[in-house]
Amino acid sequence: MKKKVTLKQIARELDVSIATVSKALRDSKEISEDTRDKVKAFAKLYHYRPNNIALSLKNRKTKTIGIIIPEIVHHFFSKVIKGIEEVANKKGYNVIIGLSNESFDKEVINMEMLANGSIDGFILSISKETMLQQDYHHFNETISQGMPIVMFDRIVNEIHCDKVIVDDLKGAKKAVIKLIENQCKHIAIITTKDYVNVGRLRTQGYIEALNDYDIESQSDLILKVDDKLMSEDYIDILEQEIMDLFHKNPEIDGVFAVNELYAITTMKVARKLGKQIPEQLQVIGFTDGVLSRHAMPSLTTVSQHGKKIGIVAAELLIEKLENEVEDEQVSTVVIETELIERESTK
Amino acid sequence: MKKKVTLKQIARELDVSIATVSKALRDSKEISEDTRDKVKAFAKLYHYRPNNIALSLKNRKTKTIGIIIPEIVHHFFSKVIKGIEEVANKKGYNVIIGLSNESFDKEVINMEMLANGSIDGFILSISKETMLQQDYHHFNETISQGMPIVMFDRIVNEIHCDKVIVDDLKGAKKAVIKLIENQCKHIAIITTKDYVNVGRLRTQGYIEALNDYDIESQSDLILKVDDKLMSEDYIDILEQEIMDLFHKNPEIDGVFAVNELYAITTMKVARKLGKQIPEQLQVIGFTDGVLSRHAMPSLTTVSQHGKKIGIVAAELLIEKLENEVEDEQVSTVVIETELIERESTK
DNA sequence: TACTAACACGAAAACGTTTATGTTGAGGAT
DNA sequence: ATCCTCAACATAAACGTTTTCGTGTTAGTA
Repeated sequence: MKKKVTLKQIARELDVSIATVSKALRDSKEISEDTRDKVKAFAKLYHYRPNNIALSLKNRKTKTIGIIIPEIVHHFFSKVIKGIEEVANKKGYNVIIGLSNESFDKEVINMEMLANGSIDGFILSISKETMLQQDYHHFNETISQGMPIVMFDRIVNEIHCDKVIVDDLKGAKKAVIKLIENQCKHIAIITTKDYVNVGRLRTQGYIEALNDYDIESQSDLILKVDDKLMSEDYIDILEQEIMDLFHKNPEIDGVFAVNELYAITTMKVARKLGKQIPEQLQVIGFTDGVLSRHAMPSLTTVSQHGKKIGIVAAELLIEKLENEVEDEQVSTVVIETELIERESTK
Repeated sequence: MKKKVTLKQIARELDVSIATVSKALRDSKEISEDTRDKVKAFAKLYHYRPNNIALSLKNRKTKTIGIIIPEIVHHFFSKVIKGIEEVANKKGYNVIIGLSNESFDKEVINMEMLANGSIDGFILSISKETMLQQDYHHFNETISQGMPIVMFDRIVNEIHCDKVIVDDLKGAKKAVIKLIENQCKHIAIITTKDYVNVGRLRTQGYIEALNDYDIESQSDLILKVDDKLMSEDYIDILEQEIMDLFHKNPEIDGVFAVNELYAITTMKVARKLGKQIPEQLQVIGFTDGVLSRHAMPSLTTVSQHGKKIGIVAAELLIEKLENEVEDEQVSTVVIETELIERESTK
């Protein structure tokens, strides 16, 4: 087991100083061609690679991006990571991941763990608990220490940082308009409680779309599911609630669901009730994941372009990192959604 | 913007030496209670946190684990990551991720990038291209430099390192036996080309199960899909191949697919052909992802326990890291699969 | 001959820690 | 008065780099 070779060892072997070795390897013209070649040959032979940690310490930058997300087993988030990773890698950055598991405490701990020199900046999406508690001190502290943050998807407006979001409202509106134009007369929405930002915005888009077409929104067509309890029989409860919705409102002929799972479950319930999709019931979901693509019938959905979000977020962050401009300027980029039509609509 | 405070600054402010500050914070009894309190108060006030990079350099360990996987937008891999992260976090480790995108070159580059001091050890699953090229020099080099590696799922036996695998053969066998005992008389398998380890093993399990029940395996019931081309119309091609399989062998009444996607696609084709599931055709997949759970009908599947794999892998690695025992002992842990019965079988 | 310039290299500082090894002064023992 | 001990702190080395600032040698110039 040959340990990693360092400048010092090379220097000792070749009987020159550490400085000379370093300069030779970096092609400094201060060093004679002779010595340069000798050093390089030796370095190559022993697979010398500069120690990253030492470099980080010296340069006061780690070339590493920290990502904090609530959950990784999740199509949208992993798409975002993929986007981030792609950009980061291209620019010579590494990506280090912390999971909050939707917990405030874990979010804080993870951020503190990474903020102590391990990374140059954060890309993150806020946990539900944090949204609920509205305690944002950890973000402000990080920023005030000069470490840039880029928030995506689940953001909080009060924080002064770059943001990348989806046009949730507009996306939802597009979906509902599609249903309206497809002759749906009684459109329901399956959404989350209002404290979830995206749920609220999408619900708003739903209402606006109806209003635009002079349809009055009925509160009994709006099902707000509590997604706090992520219990085992969560799906069963969800299914039951949707079942109730249909029983109470048998006239429903269109459903807009604010995520894939709600949409799929809606289709499952519809099938149990013997409703044909899309003939008797049309369904549109949000988030274009595997479920939508491979469901039967495949699901018409509002795609969020997760990877694009990751790409933009990474670009924003790296831009901030590389140009040490003291501009406290922040920007919010909105990634347009796209309606992907499949078999669950006419 | 107040920059991060260091020992040096505290020392200067309090007019003591850096060493005194360091010792005071670490509760060294060498320092008078008086000074200790003063230092601690000051440190607390200014949110002093030791710089991770400096510590890493000093201790020659980073408390960070490197993960290299072929793809992150993938249920199985993200489950594994979740498991790793859980253990790592509990033991004070961070997790840094590199994606190979199934490419040999990216795998090598990523490993080199991380091996230069950024991490203490690797947990990885090999890219398809690497399996194909059978060039494993980067693994051997890493190991010979004293950096431990734990491989999971897609492993290569020649490498001397800890491994965590799934009992692919046995899992497949269990599935096929289930089909046999459910009275299927003509069982097909949809698998990958043989160079994919797991595909080969699962195929072998299929054959062994049949043999155990004195059924001769027919080559025309074994569909080996080429999954190299990940093109846009990949799914269409897959669908066509499965369609052909059914056309040529209309007697098929059971299908074992080596992954979720193949299984779902099989069900889609079956539906197009008007076959009732599970009455006329029973289907079992491998890998318990969202697709299996939420498909209609939901899919009976062989669960790989991805998270468990991650947990075990992380435990093995950290064990190696913390106990600097020079035991070149390596172990291979097999995680048992589990057959999860759902609606696609009787 | 004396001065200068170019060349090729070394010494040292710096990044932020921890820790082994001094150093100093006070107090107690002889 | 001398020696020793101990408390309480400082110094310095080390981790592995990069880079600034010397410094000695050689060759060229006036």
